[in-house]
Amino acid sequence: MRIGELAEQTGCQVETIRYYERVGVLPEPQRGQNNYRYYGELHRRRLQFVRRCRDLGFSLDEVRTLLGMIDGGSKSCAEVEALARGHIEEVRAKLADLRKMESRLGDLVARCHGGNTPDCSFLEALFDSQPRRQTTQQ
Amino acid sequence: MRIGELAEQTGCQVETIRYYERVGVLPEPQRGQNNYRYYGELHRRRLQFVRRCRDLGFSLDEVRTLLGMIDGGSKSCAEVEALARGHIEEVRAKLADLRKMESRLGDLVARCHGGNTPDCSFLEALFDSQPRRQTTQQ
DNA sequence: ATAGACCCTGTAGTCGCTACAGGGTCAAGT
DNA sequence: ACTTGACCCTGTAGCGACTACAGGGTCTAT
Repeated sequence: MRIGELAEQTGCQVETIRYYERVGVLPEPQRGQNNYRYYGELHRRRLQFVRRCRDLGFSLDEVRTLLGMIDGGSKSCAEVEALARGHIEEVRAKLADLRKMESRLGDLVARCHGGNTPDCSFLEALFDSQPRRQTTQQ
Repeated sequence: MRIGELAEQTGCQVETIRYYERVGVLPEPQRGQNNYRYYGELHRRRLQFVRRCRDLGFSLDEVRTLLGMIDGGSKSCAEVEALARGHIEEVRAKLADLRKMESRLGDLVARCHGGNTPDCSFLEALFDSQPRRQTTQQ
């Protein structure tokens, strides 16, 4: 199949497929006399693997490592598991960061009185380092 | 104060400060005869505001908008609140994505038997589109 | 013969920094 | 007076993972 069909089947953009080839996560396919790329089932499976890894948040570098394990024959479960567990830790760290953001943002927005007044406690809270100021203390 | 001191006081790198100036979230400071940048309190407060916004996940574009509201006098609470609420929605969407990732990753890693065997159900699950295969059905 | 859909390469843009290279300035010490 | 070292300057290129062209070639149908 040509690149357009592969793109359609995998939900990936044509440019992305060419990009993946360039950075070495997809092998170079056969070319026709017209210089078009022609792909087979193996390419489709591999691209889908890459997409799934990406959806799980793995970096292309990690994907390359996973593919290397597969191709190199050394796809020992233990190695893969270690990589995956490391990745889960990163995801959890990001989750923790985002949760903090969300709660802080929630606090700040809760202060909004919603009016059209020219002062805004949201902005003030971000400007002043110490939460209570002179005017507040009075 | 010079850029190095400002950097130290705000926990921001020198290059980042110059970058913020270039992209228009920090105003150009006065220059000395030596062409050094010299900053005052207002700069420090503004930079700190930018940093806090960034820590809350606002993009530099959103920060520019917030600063525009402040400077333009139209810092009506309602506008700011709308921007902030929109941002919270983005954060929540990212949180939902990451939670899905985490749970999916957890499921996949749970299948790992931890051994050093050359087959790995983690990888197989990512390769095969349909969760149950011939071998599994038997 | 031509229109339109597809394909090709190569390059530049995105975001938010970060990291140089290659130079200037300034204060302290010798 | 000279040197050392810390600081400052500009300008450019790099990161990751794409995305978006420009400027061309190819194929199929009419």
